[in-house]
Amino acid sequence: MSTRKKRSKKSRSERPTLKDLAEHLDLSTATISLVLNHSPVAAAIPEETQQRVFAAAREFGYRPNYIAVSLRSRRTNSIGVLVPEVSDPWAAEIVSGIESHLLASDYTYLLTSHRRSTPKLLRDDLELLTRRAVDGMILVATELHEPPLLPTVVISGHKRVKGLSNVVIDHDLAARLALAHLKELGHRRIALFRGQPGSSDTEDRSRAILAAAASLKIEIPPKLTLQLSGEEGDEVFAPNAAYQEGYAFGQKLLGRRVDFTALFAFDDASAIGAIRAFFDAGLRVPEDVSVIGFDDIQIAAFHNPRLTTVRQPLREMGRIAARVVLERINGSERSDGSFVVVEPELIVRDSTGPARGRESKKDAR
Amino acid sequence: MSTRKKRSKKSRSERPTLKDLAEHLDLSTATISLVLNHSPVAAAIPEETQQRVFAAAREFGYRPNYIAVSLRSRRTNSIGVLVPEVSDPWAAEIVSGIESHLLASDYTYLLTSHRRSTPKLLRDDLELLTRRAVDGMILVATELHEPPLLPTVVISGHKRVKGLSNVVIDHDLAARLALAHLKELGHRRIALFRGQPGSSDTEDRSRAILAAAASLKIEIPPKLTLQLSGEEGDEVFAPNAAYQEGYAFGQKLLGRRVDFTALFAFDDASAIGAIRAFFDAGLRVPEDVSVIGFDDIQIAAFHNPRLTTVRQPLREMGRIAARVVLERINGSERSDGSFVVVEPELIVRDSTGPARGRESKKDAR
DNA sequence: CTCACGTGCTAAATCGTTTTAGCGCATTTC
DNA sequence: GAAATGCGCTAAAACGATTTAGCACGTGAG
Repeated sequence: MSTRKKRSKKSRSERPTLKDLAEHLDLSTATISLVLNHSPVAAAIPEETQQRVFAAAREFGYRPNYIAVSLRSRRTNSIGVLVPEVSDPWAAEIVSGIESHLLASDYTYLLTSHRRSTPKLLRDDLELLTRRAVDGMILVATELHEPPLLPTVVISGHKRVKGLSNVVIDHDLAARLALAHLKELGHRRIALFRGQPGSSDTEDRSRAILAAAASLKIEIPPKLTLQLSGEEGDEVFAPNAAYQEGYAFGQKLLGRRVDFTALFAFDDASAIGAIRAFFDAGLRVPEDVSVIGFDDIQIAAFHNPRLTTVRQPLREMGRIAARVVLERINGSERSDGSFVVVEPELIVRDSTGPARGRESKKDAR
Repeated sequence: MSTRKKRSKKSRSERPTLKDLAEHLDLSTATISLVLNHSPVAAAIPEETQQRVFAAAREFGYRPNYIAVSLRSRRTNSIGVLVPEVSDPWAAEIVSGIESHLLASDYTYLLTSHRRSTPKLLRDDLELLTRRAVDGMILVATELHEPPLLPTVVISGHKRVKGLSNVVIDHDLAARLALAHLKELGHRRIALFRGQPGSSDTEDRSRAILAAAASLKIEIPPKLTLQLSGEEGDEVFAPNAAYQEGYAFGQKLLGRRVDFTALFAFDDASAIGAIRAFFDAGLRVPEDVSVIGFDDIQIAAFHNPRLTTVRQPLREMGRIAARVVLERINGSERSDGSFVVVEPELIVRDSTGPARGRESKKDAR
């Protein structure tokens, strides 16, 4: 019985509290807290006492209770992160970037996926994070229509909303890079996948692409423009359906029986799905159809054919968003409502090639 | 000035507290808390008062402060989730499964990646989560060597540690399925990628595969067995290096100049990387080499060639782990130290085919 | 008339910190 | 000798909820 460790009263393996230390050292909790936090007030406390405090804290393995600290300080050192779907490789890379910056800054994050649900459910997600008392939020490819209550950064949003910081790619440059590349290869009639209606990149990117096409005199006819999952129109977003969707729309595109020599997909996932659909229809990529993606997710360099794509620095964008949201939380108010624009980069690999001679595509099988 | 909303004192948009409600209703905070939480004690409180309380709560948009509740109740309704790397598609699918169950149960989760760091740093990760006062933990492919302090579930661990629940695949069945398939196709000399030394699946899976090979009379010679990143030996884990590693080891395998007709990769990512290495060396898959993966991550069905693989129900495993950890937290103590074994499934696609005739591989280019 | 019980609440402790105001004593300053 | 200053600390009030013990009043029973 008496062979028990010290602190006989609370025999269970509960972590020691300030009060425990205080009793043991015969000091008040105030003193200990002051010393441990290196408060300026503690300057008046003699070195010897301070050492006693530190020694006891070490001996007892004292760790301040995070919840109590949060209650007092009204900060949780946590950020809410909302993505369309965690298992989407595109989102996962952004999250990885967010994570690396946050953890290095002693913040944690709560992750939730809205699965591209209705605006109403989106509000529930925000509400959830707010209730959990996050200090700020990062929204990935998610539109917000009113000013946020907390410091918030949107990655790949496009609406200018008051009080919202943004991290976006330069869509105009991206469009020009991709289309100039295709034009140089001789492509003139190009099919286009627009993004899902719920995805906030959709509008900006499409607009930029059509503008660039016009200025480069490249045709992107409406009959060759498909809106991913827009036309089927149901709201349920099966997790990880990105490739599947590209596949379905690749088939749909072929079904239109309108000639094209290249496809500018909305992202790498839909590009890869479409390539599979083309293969299954007996078409070769890039010999019969060139395909260019967007994002440069990890698989792009290993797919077969290796995917030509417009690279977004996803991890970097995540890191930037994390940095900005922390800046806003910690008072450098300047970044309010700012736009950080990152540069895309054209990565030419094997899924694009010279346009085949005219009129040989239909039933190349 | 007087046109301000009600609650004139705290003019800022702070959320109302119980005290605010109490003042407004001229009741004590105790009463309101009792009513709002449908405490049995509140049975004595007349219907009319209760209605007043509910009405006021609704009108003020009252939400209990999560931090305060947590401090009092000593629960945070949050789970710590530790994965090797968020952006690994394999981990991301598991996380997606975990998430769907947790959010549906009104729990949130803190996600951290250990990036396959040293055991020492792993302790830091656990320490971080513990400090953040999670109610339980889910460890993905991460070995724990001592009994955990909190309810903990490991996915794809293999050590039997007291107090730890486990969700694992039936490795023996998995090995038999894969090797029987290869044998049927005529493969007799098979190369093998073992997992990274830090990955807890490595040992069990290798053992199962060698056992199955022996019983099926298939040769897996040491010269054809490579341990991913084990031999290079550095500890730093570049985010998302999974494909890259498969590529490097695919090259390494070819460099050994030992004949083989099939590769059993450690996972789909390393399979895809190796396929690319084979292509780059002028080999065709499956005509020259068959490749079988493990996991069935989303890309597997869309890769070219479509990947034959041993499917793990990743999302399901995540959901199970979440369910088990919540059960343990909420007192159904039975699941302590349990093993949940899930079944693998062989998915035959296009990356495996009949073994080519003997002695034609070397420099098939 | 006294006691018991039911009704409708509330006071106060508690969770574990942080932080401000200030106490009691000793020493220095003029 | 009085006033000021410095030293080394602490009391106590927050932060915002939950929960136990019990108060005050009214009614009915014996």
